[in-house]
Amino acid sequence: MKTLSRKDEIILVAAHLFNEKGYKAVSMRDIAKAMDIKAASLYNHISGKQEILSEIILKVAEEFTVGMEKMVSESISAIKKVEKVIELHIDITVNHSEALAALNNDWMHLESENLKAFVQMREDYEENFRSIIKEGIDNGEIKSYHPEVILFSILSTLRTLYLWNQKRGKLDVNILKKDMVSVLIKGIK
Amino acid sequence: MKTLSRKDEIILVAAHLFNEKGYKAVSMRDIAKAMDIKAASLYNHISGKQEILSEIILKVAEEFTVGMEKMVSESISAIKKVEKVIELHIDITVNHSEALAALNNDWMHLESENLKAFVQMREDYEENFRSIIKEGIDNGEIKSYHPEVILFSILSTLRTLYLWNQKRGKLDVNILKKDMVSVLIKGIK
DNA sequence: GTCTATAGGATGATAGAC
DNA sequence: GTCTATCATCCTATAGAC
Repeated sequence: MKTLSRKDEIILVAAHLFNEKGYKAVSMRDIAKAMDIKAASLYNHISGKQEILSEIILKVAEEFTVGMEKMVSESISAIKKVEKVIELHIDITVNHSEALAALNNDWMHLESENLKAFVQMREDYEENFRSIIKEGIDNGEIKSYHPEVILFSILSTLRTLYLWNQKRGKLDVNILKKDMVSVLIKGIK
Repeated sequence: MKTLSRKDEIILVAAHLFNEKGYKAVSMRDIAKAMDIKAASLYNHISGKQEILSEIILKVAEEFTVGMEKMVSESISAIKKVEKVIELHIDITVNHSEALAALNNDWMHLESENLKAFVQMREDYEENFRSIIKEGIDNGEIKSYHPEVILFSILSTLRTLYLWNQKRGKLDVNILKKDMVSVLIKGIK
């Protein structure tokens, strides 16, 4: 049972509020009020609003990057890799649902170096996933539709999983993984 | 060739800016500057920022509602209805790409009656789609996975289609429809 | 670590001249 | 239909007391 630092507490509360209204619609006063302190007190723990946003977004972005890089080097089939990508998204969604709202909707409010780092990570991630799909098509594991359509279709489902997770409440992770993998890979017909 | 009213012009310019930075990050001064006038002049054509947002969002929301209601009464198979839902989303995405960004990301900034109307339309839409999927499962057209997983998987892909459309530029609508229908219905394996 | 006070600027919106 | 001028409020962030 670890104790949260004051900074971590701020980030947690902020992520919750950003999830509800978006980064720009949440003021430092809102965050402070939710912690029962005054806005000025926040600055004793963080440098500013921007730092809060970048901590929220870049922390999860790195989890995706690490998870993906661990996977690409494994010697398993392309379909198996796709399954692992799906599971990676489900695991991160269950643990960081609110941070994913900021990552999806507020990344454009990151500034300079933070923005650059995020965009780079997202591009690398998509490129890795694209390679997996192309590899699968080349060796006949995956149907030869336009790879971009497959990439987009799966990724957009996984990226908005946090919305569904919030709406329906916590659901059994293992059942979700099984059905989601089936629907996305084998289709519904 | 119809001429845009000044109000329509404001809505078009605003939708473009909301698409880039989000409703809360765009000021009336930003919108005015993009039209080469002063912010105060906007109020001769619209009642305020809220009216701009509701015009953008509710107009497309109604297109979805009308399209869906036309469909549910048709006597065609459930799979055929799913195909038509996919085509409906693709058509609206191609024509109102920027408005869809606001609909997806800024609907929570709608106020009172506008917010109520939107939430109601979205709930009805999802419920109609859910019924189509359940009908398909019941009569054996659709595999019997959890209907909610199927609903979410297809809908989240369709709802974020505007992002992909913007990234890749205008693509041939008919090719997109064909491949998208295949991937979402028949799967990739 | 939290407070009060406040700087310095942006924001949505209105009044009234042209 | 657009302008200038302005109001009242909100915003992020800092200074300095306790």
